[in-house]
Amino acid sequence: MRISEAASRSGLKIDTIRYYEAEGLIPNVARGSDGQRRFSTENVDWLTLLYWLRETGMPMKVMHQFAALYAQGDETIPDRKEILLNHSRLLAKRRHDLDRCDEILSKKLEIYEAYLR
Amino acid sequence: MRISEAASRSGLKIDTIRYYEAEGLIPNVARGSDGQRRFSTENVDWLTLLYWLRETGMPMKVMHQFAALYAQGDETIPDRKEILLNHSRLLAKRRHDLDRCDEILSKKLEIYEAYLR
DNA sequence: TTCTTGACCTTGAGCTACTCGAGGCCGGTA
DNA sequence: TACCGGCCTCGAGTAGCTCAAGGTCAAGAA
Repeated sequence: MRISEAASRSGLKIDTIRYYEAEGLIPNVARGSDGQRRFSTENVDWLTLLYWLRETGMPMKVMHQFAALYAQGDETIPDRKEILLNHSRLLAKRRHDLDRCDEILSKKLEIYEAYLR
Repeated sequence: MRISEAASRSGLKIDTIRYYEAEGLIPNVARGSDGQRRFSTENVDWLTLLYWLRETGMPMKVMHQFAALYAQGDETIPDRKEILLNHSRLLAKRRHDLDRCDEILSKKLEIYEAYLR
């Protein structure tokens, strides 16, 4: 498929996909005889994973490491597993932050209510 | 108190506080006779709120609106309430994103496990 | 008293991770 | 044949900090 479909399936924007490719985060993007990118379903699965990792706060440095491991093949799976487990810890921290912010918001909203009453 | 204490209490970095002040996000920051900033507890409460809003993804544009309303005084409380309620909706969306990412991670980790077994 | 240290100051440059605009190619349609 | 939409590259622009350079000042050590 072409880039626009890859974008709508993965969640990434077209520009971001091109940027990621230029950064070396996406291995093996084929080109048609017209010079346009063609994305395999494996490409799209990878992009989707990148989208969610980034969206939930994985730093670009780690994305680069992760992509480099992915490009090296299956023998790097233990390392990649480690990265995903770390990210999962980050998710827990983010969830905690959301809870904390929720608390602060409700306190603030209570104060507003008291004022408005 | 001085900037370093305001930083450690609010969560913001020193540089970020100065940047926010320059941007007009922090009203009424006093200065001592030495020219250094002095933060009141109200200042610090405000900074703490800004920290959490930003940390959980409120865009700077909205922060600017929110700060402008705050600077205008109590009659803007209904507007500020609206902004905080909107943000609270954003938090829900983020939480949903975290859940989705968790799902994807566990699927991925399962695949890794299957490979490693 | 002089020296050093540390916290603060301003200004301006640099950085990250995109995001957008300009200008161009190509295949399909009216 | 003229246009249109989707793709391309390259380079500049943006958001939100972040840091480096160079300076002031107060307090404590030598």
